[in-house]
Amino acid sequence: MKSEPSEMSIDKLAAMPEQTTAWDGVRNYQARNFMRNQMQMGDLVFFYHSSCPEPGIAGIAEVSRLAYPDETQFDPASKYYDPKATRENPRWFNVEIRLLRKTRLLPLKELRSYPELSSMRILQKGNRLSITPVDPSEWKFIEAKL
DNA sequence: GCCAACGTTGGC
DNA sequence: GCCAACGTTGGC
Repeated sequence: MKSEPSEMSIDKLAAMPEQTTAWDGVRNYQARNFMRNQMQMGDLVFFYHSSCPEPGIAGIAEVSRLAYPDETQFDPASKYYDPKATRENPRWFNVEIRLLRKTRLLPLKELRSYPELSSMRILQKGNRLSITPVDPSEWKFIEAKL
């Protein structure tokens, strides 16, 4: 799961109560569907820093709450407000994640250097999805490098 | 700041 | 349903 450190960094997450945060503000249907339809309690997550001087994996988290309607879509004051969403018919959902451990920063550049990871979704050209599934084999490989 | 690669919107 | 225009993402 990608996050801009200025929005939610690994250190900010570590400072949250229960080291937990709602993954709200996602406004992409594919990413929403991953959260709403696929993610289960306890699923493991690489926490990735994007759009920053050193993009890369910064920690490991887990899904601590199943997807539920994203509150920010109902809030006119929020930058994530969606006038087309209603409580009866919400459009956007979010899970919550809890930090398990901060890791060394594993830079994007290093991820790209491993042939074993060449088919990873996040490394494909033009990939902009903020949430992507990770193959178990890719997970094991990366975890061993952290 | 640039720009490639998408995703969304809306007129037709 | 098509597709041009526009907006966004995110690495560099």
